[in-house]
Amino acid sequence: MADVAAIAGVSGQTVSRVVNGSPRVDPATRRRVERAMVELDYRPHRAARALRTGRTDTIGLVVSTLATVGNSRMLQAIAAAAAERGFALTVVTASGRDAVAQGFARLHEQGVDGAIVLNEATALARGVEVPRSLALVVVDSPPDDRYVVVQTDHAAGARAATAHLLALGHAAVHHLAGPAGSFAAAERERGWRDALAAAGIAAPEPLRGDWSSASGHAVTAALPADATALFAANDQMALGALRALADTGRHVPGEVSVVGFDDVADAAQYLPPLTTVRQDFDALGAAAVAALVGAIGGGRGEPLALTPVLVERASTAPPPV
Amino acid sequence: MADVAAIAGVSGQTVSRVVNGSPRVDPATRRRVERAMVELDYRPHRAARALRTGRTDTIGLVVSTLATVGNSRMLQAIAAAAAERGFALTVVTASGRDAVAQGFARLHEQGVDGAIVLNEATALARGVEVPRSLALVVVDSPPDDRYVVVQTDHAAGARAATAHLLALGHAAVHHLAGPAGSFAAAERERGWRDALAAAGIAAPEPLRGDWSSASGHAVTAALPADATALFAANDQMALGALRALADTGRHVPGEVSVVGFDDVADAAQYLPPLTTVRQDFDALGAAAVAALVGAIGGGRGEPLALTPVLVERASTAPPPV
DNA sequence: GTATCTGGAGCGTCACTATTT
DNA sequence: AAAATAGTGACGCTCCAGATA
Repeated sequence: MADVAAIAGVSGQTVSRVVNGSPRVDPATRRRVERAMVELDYRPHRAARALRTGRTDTIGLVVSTLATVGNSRMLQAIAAAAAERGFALTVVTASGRDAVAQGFARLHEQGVDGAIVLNEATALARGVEVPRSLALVVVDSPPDDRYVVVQTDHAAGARAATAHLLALGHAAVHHLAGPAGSFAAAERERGWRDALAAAGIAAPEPLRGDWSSASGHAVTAALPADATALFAANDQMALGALRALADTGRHVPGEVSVVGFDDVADAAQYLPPLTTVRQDFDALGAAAVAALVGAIGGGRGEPLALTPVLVERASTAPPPV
Repeated sequence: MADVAAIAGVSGQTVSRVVNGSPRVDPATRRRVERAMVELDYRPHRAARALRTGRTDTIGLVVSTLATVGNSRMLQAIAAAAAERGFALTVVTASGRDAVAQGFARLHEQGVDGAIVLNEATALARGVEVPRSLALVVVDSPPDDRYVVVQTDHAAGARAATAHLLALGHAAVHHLAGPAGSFAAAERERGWRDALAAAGIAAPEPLRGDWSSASGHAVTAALPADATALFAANDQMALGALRALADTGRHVPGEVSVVGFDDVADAAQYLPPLTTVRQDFDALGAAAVAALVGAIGGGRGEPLALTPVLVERASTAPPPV
């Protein structure tokens, strides 16, 4: 910066003003400074700025795993949204117990201005201390006044999926649920139960996987032989379920209908192409970043719930007669 | 830090030594300082340290897209390896032309110590200026003395896949290649050609997708009706190919055998479960981080090529008689 | 002399105050 | 009087040289 100031014939202070877009700079001076910056390929030093201002223009992302396609998609959306707003994105994977707390510690130490947490609502609620100095947005969480929540309306999506199957004439809809600790899994299960209850149908015992396609395959072995409709809590488990049904010679959708959740890119290529509930990951990621930037700026941060949409493909049909 | 020093009754300098694990500290003093740190919940201020030392203990990752499962897996592996070594990880997605250069600029400005680049070899080679002050590791690239290369031996994997199909008795093996700009795609295509040449078989014109399952589906429509074996450059395109074959009523593996590449987690759940070439993403990510840390430390950084392994599942069989 | 510790300077930036036009 | 610019110090840390036991 000193070099730029010297070349432009101004003080470092004026360079700082130009860099930060202060209005109190003479246009001619500004041009001169800008030319000098280009000439020297000057880049502001973020660490120095951070030391001085206390802000790093960096946001952190805490994610349990990137093994699920949904989390990857969220990361992608958040990275894009953060870049657009001039924020760097630091990623911390927090797997295992106490990991969220560790992830926070790591981010806090690194001095991020705020953090977005994916899918860790349960762990958070269970006594992880939320650093007060850190702006926080949690994606998919029960409401909590310690942070802003941005989410998909999982229950609504699950109701839509279940209602679709019931409308096709299925007498019962089984559920392949997500893992016990997950808020999204709980909400999707709730929506399924609600839709069945609204139709006066008793909910059968749900199968329970861990989001992975392998778990979907393993667990679907326990699906009753007379089941005609299965709603899986995500697309990957639905993929495993499709294979399990093929293993036992049950045709989809002729004998069993299957619905997923997420509308992952590959879902349209499954055999058969999967009817599923589409989450708008890009909008969700953008909303999470927007809410976080708002919270960093001292505002409240806008909470949001996006309603997902059912996408009908070839894995659902009326039950066999 | 000043507070810690005051409580422990030492100078700030001594606190610094304790934090940085200097051996020249009396054990009793160290204990005293550590107690004070705990008491005050002291965290070193990374920005201040970075300003002073010129190092940020942060590495950057430049990735074109996280839409492919392979890239997501690499990110996951790199994040874990970086965390283990005490480095923060900043992710930049660089899509489109000039994006890699932009990504570098962004990372450089943010002051990362080094960067890992995924899948951008072609763009890099095409005149992106590599900042000299930045340690650099590129995953999957032709050799280049501007950076360290860590890679899978794609050609060897492709040879193994093709040889497997030939050994089953197929008279020809078609190829569903990756996009034109990709080094990995080119290497896999080369391995396929080499294996065919070694068997004295002329290579048919390859189909060409963009890594996505949708492209695999679209492009496989052009597969000749008499084809009995297809080697796809990644698992997701193989998934699309499986559906395209099902569309036209060709049984896999009875009429057509299909091999993929990557051994993504879902590949074992495809219909049928996919024979594929397994990349060890975790080892590759760990090697990339190790090489980068070496390069940051002033060393040369160890280049590496991992040989992938064929995993036989149910999508390959002898050709129909 | 060796082991341990202290004091002071300065990294690049920006908020504040002072000065000039 | 208002607009534009300059000078100064401090953010928290670590390096260097020197002091103390």
